[in-house]
Amino acid sequence: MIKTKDISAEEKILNAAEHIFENKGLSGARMQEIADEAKINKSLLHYYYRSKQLLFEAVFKKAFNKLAPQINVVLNSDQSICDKIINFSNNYTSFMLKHPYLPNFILQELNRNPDFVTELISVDNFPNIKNFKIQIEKAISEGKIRQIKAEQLFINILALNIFPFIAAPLIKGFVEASDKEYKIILEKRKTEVADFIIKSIKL
Amino acid sequence: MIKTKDISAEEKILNAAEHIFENKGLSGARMQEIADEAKINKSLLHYYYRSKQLLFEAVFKKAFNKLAPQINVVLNSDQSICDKIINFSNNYTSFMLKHPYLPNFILQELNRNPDFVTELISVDNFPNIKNFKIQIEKAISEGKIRQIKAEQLFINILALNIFPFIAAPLIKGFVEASDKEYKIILEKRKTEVADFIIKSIKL
DNA sequence: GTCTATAGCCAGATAGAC
DNA sequence: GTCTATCTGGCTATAGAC
Repeated sequence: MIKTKDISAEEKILNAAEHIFENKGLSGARMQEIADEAKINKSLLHYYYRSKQLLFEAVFKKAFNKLAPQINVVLNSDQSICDKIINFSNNYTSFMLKHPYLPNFILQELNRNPDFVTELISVDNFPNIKNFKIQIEKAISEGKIRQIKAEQLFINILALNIFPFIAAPLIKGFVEASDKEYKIILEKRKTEVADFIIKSIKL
Repeated sequence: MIKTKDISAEEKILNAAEHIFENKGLSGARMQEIADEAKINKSLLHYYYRSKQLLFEAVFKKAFNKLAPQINVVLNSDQSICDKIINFSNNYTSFMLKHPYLPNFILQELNRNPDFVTELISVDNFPNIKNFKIQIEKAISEGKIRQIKAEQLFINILALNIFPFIAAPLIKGFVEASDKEYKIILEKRKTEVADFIIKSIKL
């Protein structure tokens, strides 16, 4: 039996806070607004999370823990390079269509407070390029792909997949696309991006 | 005779506001902080710009007017496709190394308030993909580049060039690069990115 | 144009009853 | 655990002297 109405107050708060913080950021969010969204009394926010800052950190960590596994597919799974590129481009776009504000939220707050990264690095599963680098260097020496630095390829993979979500409002303006048309463009990118990358690195 | 000390109060305010807003966003910025940075009395901010909102809009428009010409090099100059890609990748990165917070600032505030784009579109020189689309379709039919949608190529060009700046703190963590090392990676991208794109679209 | 002083508001946080 | 009421501080904005 699934009791959706039985989620705890603590959880309701976290979900509401997620929504509000992702849209408005730390400084733009209001505790009252989060309470309203969670349909809960404002003082309960403080009862469960002590302060706005701590509530925010809980939200941020939860968001980051959603994103990290996606990145780790590229960096730490045992698929071939091509499969990684194909799967990541497909899966990440699907994932993002469900959580469009997530990358923007994370990048925004990290830019505001870069020391946050230092804390994150110590956490388990923080994505690290080491294994990917070994894989790329091996593929190059075996003549599977052209010469390219692992860091540059990795940045390219992230950029091509993530940027269209972060820059959505601006790109929509440039290409004169409605929300619906832009969504179609994003859908096409599920295969388009992998194709674009592979065409560039194959020999 | 250049009198750098002679810039008006109005200008001093705008420069300071630019700095603070780009770092902290609209809601995170404090009028007092801007006044301190401009070394000017806080009430002068209101004297010259009436309200925080209007000061912010002045800053935002100034920032956008710095960025738009860069984009228009890709969309509306009469260079060849290859030259556009090569020059943009080179120039944009140079430009961004001087204004690293600019794209993040613009995208952040547009995501918070997407209606802002509607206002911007009516302004002169708002980048539009129309001419670029014609150029790409011509190049394809002439057999100069492979089949690709202009929108997708355009998004890719922007993504590869802009994303590394927006996501700097995160990528630095993933690839374990210091500020200095990351700057070297970005410098290399001036040629690396154009190369990556051209390899993908050439026949 | 530039300053000081302060109005007026609103947000985060807490006290304390139930 | 949940509520109401309230404190406290900080912020935008303005009034008014110079």
